Amino acid sequence: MTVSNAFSRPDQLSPGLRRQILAAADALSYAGPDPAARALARGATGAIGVLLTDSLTPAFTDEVAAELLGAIAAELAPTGLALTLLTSSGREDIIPARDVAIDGALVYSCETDSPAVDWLVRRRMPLVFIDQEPAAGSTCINIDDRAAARAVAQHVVDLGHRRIAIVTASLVGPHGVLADPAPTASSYVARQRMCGWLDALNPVGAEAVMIQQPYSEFSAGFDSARCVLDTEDPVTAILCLSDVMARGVVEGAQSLGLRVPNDVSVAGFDDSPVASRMHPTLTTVRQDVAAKGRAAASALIEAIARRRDGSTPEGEHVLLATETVIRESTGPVRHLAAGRRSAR
Amino acid sequence: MTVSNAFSRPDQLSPGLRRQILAAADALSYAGPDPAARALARGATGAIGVLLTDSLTPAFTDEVAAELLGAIAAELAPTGLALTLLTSSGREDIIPARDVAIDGALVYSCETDSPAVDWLVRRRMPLVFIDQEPAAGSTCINIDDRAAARAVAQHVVDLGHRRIAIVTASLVGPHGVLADPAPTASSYVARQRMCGWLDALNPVGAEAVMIQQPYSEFSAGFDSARCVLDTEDPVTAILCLSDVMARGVVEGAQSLGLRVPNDVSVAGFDDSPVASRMHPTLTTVRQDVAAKGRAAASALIEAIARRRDGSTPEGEHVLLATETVIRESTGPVRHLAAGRRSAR
DNA sequence: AGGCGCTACTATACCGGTACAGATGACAAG
DNA sequence: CTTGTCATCTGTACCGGTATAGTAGCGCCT
Repeated sequence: MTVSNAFSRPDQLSPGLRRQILAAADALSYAGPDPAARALARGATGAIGVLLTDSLTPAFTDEVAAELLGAIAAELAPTGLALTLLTSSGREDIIPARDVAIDGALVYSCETDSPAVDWLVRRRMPLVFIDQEPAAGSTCINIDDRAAARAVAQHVVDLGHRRIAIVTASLVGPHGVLADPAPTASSYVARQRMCGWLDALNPVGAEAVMIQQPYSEFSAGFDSARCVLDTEDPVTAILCLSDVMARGVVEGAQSLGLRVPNDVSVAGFDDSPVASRMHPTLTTVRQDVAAKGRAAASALIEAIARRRDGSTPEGEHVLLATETVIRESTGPVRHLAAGRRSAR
Repeated sequence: MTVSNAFSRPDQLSPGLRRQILAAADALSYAGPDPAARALARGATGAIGVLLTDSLTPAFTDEVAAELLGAIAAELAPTGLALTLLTSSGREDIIPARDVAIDGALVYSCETDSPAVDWLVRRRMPLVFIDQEPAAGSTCINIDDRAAARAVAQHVVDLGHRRIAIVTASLVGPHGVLADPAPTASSYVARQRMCGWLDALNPVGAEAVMIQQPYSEFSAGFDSARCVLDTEDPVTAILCLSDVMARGVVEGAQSLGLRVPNDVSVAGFDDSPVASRMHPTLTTVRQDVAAKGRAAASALIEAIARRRDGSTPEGEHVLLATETVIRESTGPVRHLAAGRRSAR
């Protein structure tokens, strides 16, 4: 016990004895308390988890996810908590969400019914959900995806567009052009945004061409654009689930010899760095991803602290602000000049 | 014990009893073995650490680091090991490298004498060093930074350049233009590359203007370029520690009204995505960062397995291949036209 | 002198599992 | 009927710490 105190609670013994113990430890090359044993005895591990549904690679590749994780890490730094990346994939017999010791977890943009989420819930650990369907009793950090999508779609509608493609992504479910534009995406955020876009299109009777891709990536946008633009009856505007898909759409359109926004307007979502880097600059919905990360991290830290004091684990639903950012990629609808269909 | 077996070793009991136990556990809402207790009893945690010296944010922001981490994560996925991000910063009393339970760790691009590294070493856990000074007995994954730097510098020398700036980065040590071009950077990689560049410049008597910045980032390159180009006697080529700094250098030069490579040649390092994305495309040194990550991860996995069997922890030094990639940003030296100094 | 409060140190009882050896019982072989 | 073997199940002893409630020693006040 005195050794334990020497390492973990210096105020509990005299400096002399402490020095003596530390010296002896050094001589025996004892590296200090074993973290696993300490975690068991104290009931705290010093690490919090982040659950990301599929492979971890997109967490680093995708600019939006990277910014979120960076902000979380920054918020965590002063607390000394480490960040453990959990995946739901992997083997049957090893499920990080069930088997790794953590004090709490952030759940980011997972399928709602993911087994990994179930495990975390079953473990009754403090959780904060980011971009997930808000459930009663749990702490959730979201933006008003539906209203934000409605606003950017309204901007496009106001420019006169009446035949509009919507490019979304969902790991499961049908892919390609959807016959029925009902929102069926597997992620809550994607469903909400689809609802929002339709909220603006439906009242004016604008036609929605819904394309669903498995992943939200450049090539998905590129292919989608070629699919809805290289026809007898092309759309005049395209709304995208993400900026990176929007960039794909823009380049796909350009590859057909079309100009953005003269021939087709394009809007993205998130206002990631790529939105202002590309040419033309992208009309999109700005959300403060870093603030979202900070809010989630601090909510989790607080929940863990509350858990320690044994207070009530009251859930809170936070909705962060968004803003429609109008840049160069959207413009007024232009009726087709005769013969333009020579493209491609 | 039987309960433990029911959860962890199904082959040790009859399916009937197992079902019964699992049902009872469910009724009592028992979520399965406590990971902390299991870690203590088994001596394995199911997580491995990655030590990144400073704040975690650059790990996500920097494209090279992100690619490395992504590759590590991908290599780890099939093993079911989680990835815990460790920082050396934080508080005095909580040091993740000492306090978080992990089975082994990767050390990436840290200051050699970082206390966090010391803690990991003291804990005698399996370690793999990436881009660190190779030490006997430890496993290290590196590229031949010195030879690679020499090669790209030789390319620039062969183009006729004789007055060349070197833009490097080091958290500690003097910043700005260094009077003495001796390599003093705090990171092993930076020191090696500086040696390599000088290896090519010195034999032909080329003059090196060494600029050291605290961080390897865009603005560092931008400022450095303006510093060595906006003078009576500008350099004709600039070698950079990283591609992102090189991009800063290019834009810094352009902001002075100079053209790359006509007025000044620029070379980077790493061949990160930005190198081929920028205009002009960047001459640089290609290294396969993903392969480096995979090699490190698999070496660590193997080391952990060996540790379990009690075999010898033999260290191995891996050197991965590099290749000089010549693109648009370097060109033959051009002697100044009279009156060009009107720039800026 | 006795009681009190304080600091410095220590004994005990867990934390929640797992490894391993042992116990039990059924069934086949001798 | 005894003995051996095997599949199941269980008892015991850790894993390496920490919280908590002590105990000892000592100066101080009445």
